[in-house]
Amino acid sequence: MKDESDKSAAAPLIAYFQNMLPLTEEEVELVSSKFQPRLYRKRQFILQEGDVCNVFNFVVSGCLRMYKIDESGSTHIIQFAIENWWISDMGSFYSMKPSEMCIEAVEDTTVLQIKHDDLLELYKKTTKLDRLFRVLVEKSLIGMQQRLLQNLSSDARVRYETFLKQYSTLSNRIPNTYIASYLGITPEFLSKIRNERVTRK
Amino acid sequence: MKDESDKSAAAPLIAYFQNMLPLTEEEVELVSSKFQPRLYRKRQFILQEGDVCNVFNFVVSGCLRMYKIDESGSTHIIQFAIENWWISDMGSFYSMKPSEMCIEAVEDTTVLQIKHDDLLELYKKTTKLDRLFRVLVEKSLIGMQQRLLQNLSSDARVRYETFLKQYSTLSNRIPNTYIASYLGITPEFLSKIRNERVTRK
DNA sequence: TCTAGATTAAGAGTATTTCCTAAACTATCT
DNA sequence: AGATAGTTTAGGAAATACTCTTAATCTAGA
Repeated sequence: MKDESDKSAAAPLIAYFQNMLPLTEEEVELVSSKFQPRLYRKRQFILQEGDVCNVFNFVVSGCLRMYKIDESGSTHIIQFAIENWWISDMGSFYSMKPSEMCIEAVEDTTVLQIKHDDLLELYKKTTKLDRLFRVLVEKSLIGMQQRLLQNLSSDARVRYETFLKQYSTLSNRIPNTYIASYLGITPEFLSKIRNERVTRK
Repeated sequence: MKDESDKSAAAPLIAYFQNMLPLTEEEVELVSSKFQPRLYRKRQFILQEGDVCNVFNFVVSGCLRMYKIDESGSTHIIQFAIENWWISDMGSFYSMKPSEMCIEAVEDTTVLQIKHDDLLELYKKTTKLDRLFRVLVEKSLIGMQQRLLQNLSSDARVRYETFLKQYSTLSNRIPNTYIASYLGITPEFLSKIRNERVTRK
């Protein structure tokens, strides 16, 4: 009974994987058994600064943000994760050292989580998982590189435009303070940019 | 004869892999046969803007830089690659679309290259390669995330200090103009920062 | 309904950084 | 060895991109 509900809970993840690479019946079983569904309410923490990030998260629905608070107290959002995105502090996850980051629910969010050791076990049991994770980490890396390039070469106005295009579904779901923190500017300045945009048109 | 010289050329790469994950005799053979050594002279291009990045590069010795030239003509260095680092425009490599980036030799540099199709073949033949590449892409991603965080939260002075720590071997091997471009500032401003550092001590 | 947080606004201020010019130095090429 | 091109340092003026502060309005949660 419990087994079956778990399996159906993992359906979005299985669909996501099948779309990349067909899985056998056993692999579906295996993956379904290791990923645990979990609901986080808005503002709940998936990871808190100082803790080891010992799970890898796949977002089924909702939205998470990963950020760091610097010495002067301002927060910097590194990544949002919405439906079908992965999020975790990989540095902490693989080194098993305490994280400097927080991961927090922006909305009520359902994730499928796998523990560090269980993931290693999966890697051992079926190398298909190595491939799947290779591909998805590659995708993350490509995205991260794009973002870095943006930050190096564009001012806040351009970065905001890009954000709106890239996260069109997200931009009216989350507070502007978060967007400001993602772009690396103050909320007040973002407000000015937004005002400019409106009056220009 | 040719075979044997190739095999020994791939030795640094094999050592690198063995250090992550033991390889069988056949796997060593296989990998050695697919990676081609190549020497680039200082200022030669490994990848030019507009071309598809169809090789993955492992740096045996020397130094490469990957950068983009923006609309206003300024260059932004995304990554340096020295001994035992990987470099390629993964976006272009996997999508087979023309790259917006350049990869160029900063010094005379020896690389071991694998062509796109050969890498896919390796992935097919031995899933150990999936794992090896998963791990090395993970490392790249962690590094990239660190860098992004730096750029979001620190000014040029701090970024320069971090660069010096992180790339201590590199900082006196390459022109300061490159470092400036990596940090996202003008060479003149970098010179000012350097001057400040000296007089402060 | 109350309270806290989010958004907009507006003006002053500042720091970081660029731009320009120029001179000194260094490496490269013939 | 000498010429040439690129690199580094320097200094001052200037711009811009952004922050800080205050405050009023609006919004959403308890």
